Order: sequence, then C-alpha cells, then structure tokens
Amino acid sequence: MTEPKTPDVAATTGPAKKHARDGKPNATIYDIAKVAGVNPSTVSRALSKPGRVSAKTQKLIEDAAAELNYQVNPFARALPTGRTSTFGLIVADITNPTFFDIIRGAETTATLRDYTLVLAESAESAVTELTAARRMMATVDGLILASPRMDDDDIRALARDKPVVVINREVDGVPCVVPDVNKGISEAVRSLAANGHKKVAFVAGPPQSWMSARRWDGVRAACEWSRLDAVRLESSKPTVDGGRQAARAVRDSGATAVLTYNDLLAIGLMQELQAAGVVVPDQISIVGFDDIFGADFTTPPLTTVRSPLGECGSVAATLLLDLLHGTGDPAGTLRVETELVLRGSSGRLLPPR
Amino acid sequence: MTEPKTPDVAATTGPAKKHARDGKPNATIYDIAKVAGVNPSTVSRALSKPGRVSAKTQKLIEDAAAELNYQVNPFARALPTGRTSTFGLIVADITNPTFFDIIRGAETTATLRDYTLVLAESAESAVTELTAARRMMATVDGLILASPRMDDDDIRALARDKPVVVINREVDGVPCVVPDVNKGISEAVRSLAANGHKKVAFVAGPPQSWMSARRWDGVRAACEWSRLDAVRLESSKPTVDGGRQAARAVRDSGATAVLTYNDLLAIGLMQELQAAGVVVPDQISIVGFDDIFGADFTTPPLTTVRSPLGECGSVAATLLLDLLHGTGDPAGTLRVETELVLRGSSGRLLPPR
DNA sequence: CAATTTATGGCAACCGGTTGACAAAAGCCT
DNA sequence: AGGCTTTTGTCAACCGGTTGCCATAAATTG
Repeated sequence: MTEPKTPDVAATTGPAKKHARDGKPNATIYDIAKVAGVNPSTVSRALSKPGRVSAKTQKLIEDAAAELNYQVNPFARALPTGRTSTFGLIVADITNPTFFDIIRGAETTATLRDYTLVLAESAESAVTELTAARRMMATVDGLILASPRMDDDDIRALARDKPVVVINREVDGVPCVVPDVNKGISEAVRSLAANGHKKVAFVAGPPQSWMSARRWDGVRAACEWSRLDAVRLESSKPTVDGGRQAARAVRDSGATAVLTYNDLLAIGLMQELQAAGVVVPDQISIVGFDDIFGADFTTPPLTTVRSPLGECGSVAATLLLDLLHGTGDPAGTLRVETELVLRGSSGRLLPPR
Repeated sequence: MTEPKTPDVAATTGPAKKHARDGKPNATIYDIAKVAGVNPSTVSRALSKPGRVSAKTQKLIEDAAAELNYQVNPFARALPTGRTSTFGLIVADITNPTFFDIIRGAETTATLRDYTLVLAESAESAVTELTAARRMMATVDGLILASPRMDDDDIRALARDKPVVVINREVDGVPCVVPDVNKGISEAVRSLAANGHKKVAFVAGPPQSWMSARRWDGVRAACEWSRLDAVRLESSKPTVDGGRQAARAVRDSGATAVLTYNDLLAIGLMQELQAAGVVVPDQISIVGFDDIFGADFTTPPLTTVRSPLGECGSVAATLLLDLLHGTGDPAGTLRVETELVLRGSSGRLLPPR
C-alpha cells in the first residue's frame, strides 16, 4: 500500500516557480499600476495599444515599468489572446546541411521581428512530422514546414488551423516558397553542352520528393532544348553514401556529365568515381544541387546549382509573419532564383587517352 | 489629429484566437469534467498527479479526454506553475557546423523527454547572447549555452534564475559538459611523433575562447611529453577564411605538422597550402578539431580530433532535464571523450625532393 | 453657454489550468 | 455499532494579462 505513493511525484515539482530562484518576484502590471497610480487595465493598454491612453499617463506608466524593469509574462498574455509571438519550424533532418541555412534564415528574421523560433525535426518520417506539427500547433502562432514529407491533405489541415508556410514544395492552397530551378538548371545544362557533352544523367532523390521531380523535369526540358540526351537514374537515399552507391549506374549509363538531386549525392558519387580512378572533370563532369556548406571542400570543388536556402528560410518567415499580421497574400507561391555556381567538378570532356 | 489612430493596430489582431481558424474550440478540462461528471479540479489531478484519484474515475476521465481529444493548453498550465516543458539553446553561430550536431543532440533528447527546444543564436556577440538569454529565460524552464561568449558572472547570474548547462566551457558553480581534449590530443601528437615530425604548430582560435586555450594547453603538454617543439600561431577568425590567412604564418614557422583550433581553420589552411603547391601530407601534416560535417570531403580527407558534439548536446539536455526534475548533481562538470580520427591529411613527412 | 461628441480611465469578467483547504465517503479497528 | 484514519472529490482562489462596456472628463460645436 505504500506503492501508489509514486515517489517521482517530485518530478512535477520543478524549481521554477513564479518567482525566480533567488526569490525576487517579477514585476506585474499590477505593481506598475500601483506605482503609477492607475488601474491595471490602463497599464495593459499603455503597453500594448498605442494611442489608447493619454501621452502623460503613457509616460507615467512607461517610467514605472522601466523602474521595475517589467517584462510581460508571455503566458499570461497568450492565455486570453492565443498570441504567442512564436513560430515553429519543422525540418526533415537536422543533420542534413540543406536545412542549416534554412534554419538560420528563419531564426534571423524571427529575432529581427521579435518572434521566437521553435525547432523540431521529423527524422524524415511523415508520421513523426505530423506528430511534431500537431504538438507545435498548440504553442505557436504559425508554422514553417521545410521539405515536408507528409500528405498535401495533412498540410492543408494544419493550414486551416493556423498559418502555415511550406518551403521546397508546392501545396495547393498553402503559401509556399520554392526555388525556381529553371534558371539554374538551364545555365548548368548550357554550360555542359558548351563543353561538348552529349549525354547527361540525372541521379534522382527520394521518389516522394516533390523537389526531385521538379529537378528532373527541369533537366529533361533543358536537355531537350540543348539537344542533349537525358537519362534518369535512381538513388537509394539522398546522402553521400547514396551517391557512392549510384556510381556503378552512372558509369554504366554512358553519360559524360551527371546532375544529382543534391550535393550530398554529388559528393559521394565523386568520391566513389575518383576512388575508381575516374578523373573529374576530365572524364566526367559532376554538378550538384543546393550549394550546401562544404560543397567547395572537395577536390575539385563542386559545381552546383545554388538554391538560396537562407533566403528561403527568411522569406518564408517574413511571409508567415506578414500573414500573422494580416498583411500579405493568403496563398501565393513565392519563387526564388537559382543560379549555377561554376567550380571545378564540371568542364570540358577530354578524349580518352 | 487623425494621426494617433495608428492604422497598424491591425497588426495586433492576429487571426489566432482561442478557437482554431475553422471555428471549433479546443476541449478544456471543464468539457471533460462535464462529460465525466466530475469536478474540473479532479480532471486536472487525474491528468497530472498520478495516484491522486481513484482508478475508476481516472479511467472515466481518460476516456472522456480521449473522446474529446483533449490537449492541455500549455499556457494555462504555465501561468500558475511557471513550468513550460520547454528549454532554450543558444549557440554562438548557427552557420558554424560545430553547432549542428549539438543542436541535433539537444533536440533529440528534448523530443524524447517531451520537451520542446527553443533555438536562438548570438551571432558571436556577447551582448546579443545575453539579450537572447534574458529573453528566453521568461519562457523556458532551463537553458543550454553552447560555447557562450559572455562573462562567467553573467552566466552565473542566469544560473541563479533557472537551471543552466554550459557546453564547451567550464564555469565555476555551473554544470558544464566539456569534451576532454587530452586523450584525443595525445593520440594525435603521438601519431605525429611516430611519423617523424619534430616541430608542431597550433593555430589558435579566438582569444576569448575558453576551448581554444584548453586545446593549446593540451597540445603543449602532449608535445612536451613526446619531446616535440610546439609553437602557437594566432588566427584572425575561426573560419575557412581565417585558415587561409594563417597559411603564411604556418609556412614561416617551419613546423612540419599543424594542429588547428577547429576543422574550419584546418580546411582553409589546407586549401591555401595546396594552392601554393604544398603537398599534404607529404610536406606538411594537418590535423583539425571537432570532426565537423564535411571534414572528410577534402582531398586528402582531414585528420581530426573528434569531439562528440552530438553527445555533448544530448548529455547537456539530459543533465538539464534531470536538474529540472530534481534528480542530478547541482554543479559538476561532465567530461566526454575525444579521439583521433586518422584520415589522409596527416602522415609521414617525405624528404624534400 | 448648453448640447454633444470624443478621449480617457476604471470595473469586472475571462482565458484554462493548478492547488491548498476542507468535507464527504470509505475502510479499519476494537 | 461507534470511533478513527485514510481516500477521494469539491470549492474557491489564484497565476497575469486582455478587453468589452460604461462613466466621467475634456474638447468641439452651434
């Protein structure tokens, strides 16, 4: 009978109480009201409704607030209003450098506009992603989904609840921020054509990836325009390792130039080919996608179609914030430009010795 | 006189109200109480105080909660208790890959233990960092500071308020998680000695970096032990670019092996040396620190002293969570092991041709 | 100068949980 | 059966802002 007294109820008694650990309680609007000699509601108005109170009481209150170095309690504010000054960002994989810049872009604009960023990852799983998103919805004003893996319908369901912005994918009825691959791809393919390549392989990403499909479309179209052969190869996973595994298929394809779904694949592919004695770019040209961190660490440095990831993050955050504030379109798709970053891994094909 | 009516008060009327945008309000404990035929406070207890209510009412309430698919309102809970099930992570620079793994480690354990991670960056500035920390303190249960730039005193002040865990630095009286450099460094220096090197240069990081000082200490001690000369060089900034700029000093130093404060420096240094025709590792060996993402993209791949960054992040999060739950030491320093990752950028010195 | 509009501050209810105090109910004992 | 301890549920106050409504003071107008 002593058992039910679970001793770990201590777990619920955290040290964080209403006043900080050193004992001095935080100032409230009631304290300010007392000091300034006005009603708490007037304090509330002075602090959040510009122009609602007279200039002199405003000053009175502001001074009192400064003196007590008052800070609003975000929870007390969130409770009646539902506003939290917080938004969520869910990425498929924190390990994937593609998202680093997105995170950074979003974080920067969040801080800039006095919002707080809450981060979660879905570990590339659609269900984890949905769970994380649902959890977040309770505590944030809006949500950014970077390369989401879940259904369009699930996304739309979330978007019915609170503003949602999607990065790297287009979902009908939901505002999206998507790199427009065409410019970058056509530059890349033109560069390859100019260097005498006739047959181009595209190593695709995950079958469910919206972006992979767009890139393949772009490559095929650009190759057609430049009168090059285009062949599509599959990859097991969009990582360095996946790139290594794709090397066999690439060599068998007979292509002299390869575009890969992302830089990770390109790097793995290049490593494996070089290990097999293939000289890049003399015998084969390799072009990646995204221009992630480290793309220029390789030898030769990787030619790639840059997606302005950081810009995507900050544009998405801006869009979301505008949405939250009533400004901004309800559901357009914003396109950001891509461009070819010409480095050493692509170039003129040398005749076999 | 029409001016004071700032039209952008619309900015404060976000669409997020108490019920979701589609109109159906979220279930509350009052709804559950009604369905289950008990008092709201009983519902509250059933849901958060295990063992406080009888098994059958417990079930009754849980069923009702499930039926209404109830979710606690975190703000309503946070208001009286101060508990938020949230902790903050502040990193010096989101762009720096060193922190990627830390973020990931922290995020993973956070999610695992039903906490939410809030992320902020300080852009390498002590004041921004302090501001961000202060802002966060209002909304989180605890804080993790990764490689903080602010004063020890400021950190201790924060720690007096709420639990704080520091990564990559030791602060008296505050629990810290620090990679223990000794093992990794001695392995590295021994390997260099075994390969016939006599003089080792260390390219230091930022002067205010605690970790840079530790690493230099370690290098000096290990070199003494192995009877090697050790010389310390400065860098302008701990980035690839900083590494490039350090190349001149490295060559002038006459050292045949270099350890750098971090991998970024090592990569930049290697790029610059190779561009000048120096062969790595035949003419000079290069060893980095951390084993960041991309350290193996270089040619030759970078030898480096790995810090288990992901582990640091998750250990710090675990420590913090234990602290929050009353378990765990108040203020010990946890050390995690480092190890040498031998790749191609270090090796035997070849005699000059 | 009275009538009316407008600007300003106060009152009180409310957001949705949490928790100490207490009473009713149940279990245990002699 | 009566008295005593232990469970279990209820009451009501509280956390700290927000906001609709109203009353008063001030400004405007004829």
